Amino acid sequence: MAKKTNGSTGRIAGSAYLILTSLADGEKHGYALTQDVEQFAGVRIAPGTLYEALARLEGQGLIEPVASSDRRRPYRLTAAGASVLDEYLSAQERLAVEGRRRLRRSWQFA
Amino acid sequence: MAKKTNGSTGRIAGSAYLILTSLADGEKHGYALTQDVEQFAGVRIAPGTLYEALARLEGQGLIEPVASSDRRRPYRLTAAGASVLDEYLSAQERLAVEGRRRLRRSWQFA
DNA sequence: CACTTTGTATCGGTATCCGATATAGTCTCA
DNA sequence: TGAGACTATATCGGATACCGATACAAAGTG
Repeated sequence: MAKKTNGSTGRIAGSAYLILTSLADGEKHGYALTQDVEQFAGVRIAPGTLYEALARLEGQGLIEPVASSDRRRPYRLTAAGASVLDEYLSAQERLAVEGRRRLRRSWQFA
Repeated sequence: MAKKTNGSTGRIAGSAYLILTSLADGEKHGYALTQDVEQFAGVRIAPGTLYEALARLEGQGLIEPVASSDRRRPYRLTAAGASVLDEYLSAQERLAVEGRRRLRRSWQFA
């Protein structure tokens, strides 16, 4: 898998939304989450980014911790989180359509 | 129009890509560009963000300045810029599809 | 028992973005 | 004609998000 950092122009969606997308599938702990994100998005979320983002998202009520016996700290998406993700996806879809339209019109892109 | 700042969770696509999308339509100067972005994305790019992003994008060869008589400083998208935008849109499209799939499966979202 | 993987956490530095502020030309209309 | 709004670029200080390195430790693998 290509080592694609989030830096420079390589910012794809903001780690927060990648995390929400990952958790939309079901609860996961941080480490499993980064692997999932690397799978479906091809992006490596650095540990610093990860745990800061998790704390932020929990503080915003978009995700919530799930009880665990071992050292893992799993999280699940809340209804509010799902709703925020939904709206974000809608915005991205509109943006992508508009971008495609413009690229086609002036640049003959597929 | 709703005042939607780019801050907190409101980060939509990264100003850079909004600018590239705006210029995909044709050359524009900075101010016109922010208006266009507000139109099609509903996002206000702050002046600080704008001119820094323009300088960055020009340094990366993704946009280039166009000659002008008045005080306006118009830019146009380069072929490299169009290509970067194209790849970005592809990534966003894939991500949106996957997000939708997950939201439907576990959250009965449309 | 050494080595790798799994797993969470923090730290310093950098990139990006924000809003305020500055400056000035142009347009409207009373 | 001149006050106010709009157009237009630019810079600055501060906030936030992200990065990579580092630390620590449990668990699996040879």
